[in-house]
Amino acid sequence: MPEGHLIHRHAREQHRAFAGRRVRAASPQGRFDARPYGGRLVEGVEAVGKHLLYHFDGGPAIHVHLGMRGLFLRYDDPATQPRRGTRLRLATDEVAFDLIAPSRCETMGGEQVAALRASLGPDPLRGDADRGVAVRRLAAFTGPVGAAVLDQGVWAGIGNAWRAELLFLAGLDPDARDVGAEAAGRLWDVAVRHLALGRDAGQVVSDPAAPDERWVYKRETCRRCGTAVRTWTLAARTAYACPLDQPAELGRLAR
DNA sequence: TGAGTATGGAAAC
DNA sequence: TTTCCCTACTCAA
Repeated sequence: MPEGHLIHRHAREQHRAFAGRRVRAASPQGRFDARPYGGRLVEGVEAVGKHLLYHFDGGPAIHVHLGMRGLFLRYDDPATQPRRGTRLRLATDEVAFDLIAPSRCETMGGEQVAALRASLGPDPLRGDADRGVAVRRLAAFTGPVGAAVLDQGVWAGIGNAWRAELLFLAGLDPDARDVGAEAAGRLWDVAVRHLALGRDAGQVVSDPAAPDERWVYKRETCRRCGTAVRTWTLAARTAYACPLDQPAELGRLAR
């Protein structure tokens, strides 16, 4: 379930495990040439939106994108045999992380890394995110706000579950257009706060008082008011919204 | 046990 | 618009 909050969680965990250390690197599956990275010193592991970057001393980075099905397995005994199909194993003497079924795992030089960063909008989980840029990009988007937040060039790291819950929390109809700077700022603040909770908890947290519950995502009825949740396709993914709590006309006035 | 679906995204048609 | 990622979960049979 890899939206941005989980990618940041992986980055933090693996940064702690690898930063400042030399790693063993292998691709049991054979689809990634890991040999150049064996014995290399890891400078750091970071997340940018849904992308992971492993930075090495004196060499290109590794770029990983989990896609929809990718996952990491952690082994506190690094002697554990990797499962077949492991794209990449990075290990120290203490721990191994195995990468399974990513949509991307590739070597990436400095110019490509810069291009990747430039292609992405502000990431609510990064300390260097610029709120003003985030508000301007969302407000400037021509199209429904529910498409804007999934566009990684507008904001980076939001996926379909967060789209549903964040727009609910901001009282915005996903179909609303031209929501304005005020609503954009409110939505950004909701994203910053809740994605951080989600990163720390390891799951989508849209109600801190009930971290396992959702307001509308994959629900039949709104958890707040009981109204039937509306579902439709928006930007090639299923949108979920409460017609009462996310009114079509009053989105910019809500709250 | 098998089918359908999914929290992404880009390449292939 | 469809397809592919050595996936996981849920539900039906």
